Amino acid sequence: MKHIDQKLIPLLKNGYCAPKIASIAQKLKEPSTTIHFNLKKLEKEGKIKAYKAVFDYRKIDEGFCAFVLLKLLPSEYKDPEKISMQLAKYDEVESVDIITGDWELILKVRVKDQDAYYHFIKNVLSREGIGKTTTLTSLKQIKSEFVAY
Amino acid sequence: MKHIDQKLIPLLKNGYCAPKIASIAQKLKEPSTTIHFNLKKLEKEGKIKAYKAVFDYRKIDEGFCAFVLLKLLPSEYKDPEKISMQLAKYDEVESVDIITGDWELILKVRVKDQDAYYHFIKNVLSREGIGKTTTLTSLKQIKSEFVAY
DNA sequence: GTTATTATTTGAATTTTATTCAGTAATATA
DNA sequence: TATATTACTGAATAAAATTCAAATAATAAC
Repeated sequence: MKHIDQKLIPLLKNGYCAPKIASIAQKLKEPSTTIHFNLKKLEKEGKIKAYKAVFDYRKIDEGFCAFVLLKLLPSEYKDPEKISMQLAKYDEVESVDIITGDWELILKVRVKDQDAYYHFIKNVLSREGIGKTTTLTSLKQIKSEFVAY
Repeated sequence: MKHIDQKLIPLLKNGYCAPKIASIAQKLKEPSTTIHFNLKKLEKEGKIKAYKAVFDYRKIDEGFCAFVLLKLLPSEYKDPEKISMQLAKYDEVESVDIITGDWELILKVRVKDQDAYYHFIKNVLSREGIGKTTTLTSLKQIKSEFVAY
């Protein structure tokens, strides 16, 4: 047993997939070469960023999901993108947005459980110019990444 | 001109893709049949829900993104899943989560522009047992669906 | 409107890839 | 240890993607 599962998941999380040209061609009733041409164009224009898998996160040991609302320290006000890009590097972080309103940033975070989340908060969100954080824990995901559960 | 682009995007948004077994096999230095076997297993177990494309939403006329915090009316308190599943049906809705804290639900919504968002709020979020809504407009997306910009 | 230029579409041939299946190895069970 | 179950893998086959040249359609230039 080689535990290939655990090597596949990180690869499929942000790539190593491709469009099924033949299926699309059949669905749209167009020649597959036409579909191929149009897909390459979309990719070249940068409209398509990646092909990836969507998981049932409960089943792959990433059942804990939370939205984190962040207030930045005044020192970071002038350049919120810098800290955002640092946070974006973490695999646990599904999304980072700079937002309007009472907070400056919202993160979507996925980890194994509450313990792992505490660890993440403690190590990542305590440093780097972050002021107050408000966590909205997801009790149940009804839809994620456009895919319904 | 057949405007195939606009037919491809909705298809690729939640399917019509597949893992690149040969590339994965090369990356992990395993036989492609072994990768094939393990992928089928992950799919059968329901751990993989879909293979899909991730877009640069600014480039495909879906540049407006917002998080919506929802308070439900007391009548919906007993069954927040019902209304969540109704909201999940909309293509504009990337995610729906039932959460802890001062709100009951959080949505991630993608539309063309502020006008389209107003239209969405007006038509979808005014009815169906929803009390107060708070919108957090995304000024800039740094990372989305695990893919960095 | 006509022509030139560019972009898009498409079929046929080729290359690459996924899939099937039978057999082997590894692990778990009795 | 014997037996059953699960996981892995190579060889053959089937299916798909890609390349390329040519045709068509759209757009720009005159």
